[in-house]
Amino acid sequence: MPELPEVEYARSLIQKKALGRRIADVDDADTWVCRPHAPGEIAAALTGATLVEAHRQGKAMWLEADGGPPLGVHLGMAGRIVVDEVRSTRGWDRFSLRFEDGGSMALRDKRRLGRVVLDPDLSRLGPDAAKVTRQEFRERVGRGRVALKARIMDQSAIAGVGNLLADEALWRARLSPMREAGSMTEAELDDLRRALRTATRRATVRGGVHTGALIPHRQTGGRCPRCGAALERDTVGGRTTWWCPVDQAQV
DNA sequence: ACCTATGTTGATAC
DNA sequence: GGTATCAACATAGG
Repeated sequence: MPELPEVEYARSLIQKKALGRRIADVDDADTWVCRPHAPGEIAAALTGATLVEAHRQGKAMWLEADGGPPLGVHLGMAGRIVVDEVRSTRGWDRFSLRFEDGGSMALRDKRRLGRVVLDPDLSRLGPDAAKVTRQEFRERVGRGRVALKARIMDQSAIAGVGNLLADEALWRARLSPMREAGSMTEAELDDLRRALRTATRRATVRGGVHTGALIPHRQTGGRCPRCGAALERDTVGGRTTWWCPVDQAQV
């Protein structure tokens, strides 16, 4: 689930329900999710503090605390944020805060690929895919010999695009995922940026990348919802990729 | 039972 | 430096 729209949902949930509540206790015992911190380190830094702001850039979140360092939270491949829910009986709450009022916030993540870290390093993160300017997008995406899809999923180029959103946006822009990034014209780059913004905004409003127009058809026997051609499947940039060989013909 | 697949990212090798 | 591959985790499905 977690691509930009899901992370934005998590961020707004935290903003609505967790800000302003004083932290009474922290469970940071999962040394894999909280690496490189030792157990108790995050607890020592945040106990007694209050979350005052929830930020996001791409898929990275960080929570500002008064009386403590910022707390970086990444949902990984299967993580989500829950606030004031009963503790997972399956042990999937990998990190949690208990508030003074008795409530809680947790990173619930069965895959355990999420991360929680103090003072997160965001220096290698590109501009947010929903906010990147036209000029920045042209410069950062339209270069190199790598496949276009790999480029837009490169978080240091632009931040927030995952496997599903990439397929959806490329389909909307009618561009081949295998196209060499550096071969793109400015007009094509501008189209792609617009498709990406549209797909991202729609998914955010409608509740996740799964609500995309192409996504439900990414399966054996799936057909292009626009022209009806059989979708093709292959690995591009190391990820399973579905596209319409007619609408998104390689140039 | 065994194999493959899965929304992410980071370390490593060329 | 840019790019490709594999591994980290845990589960679901054929």
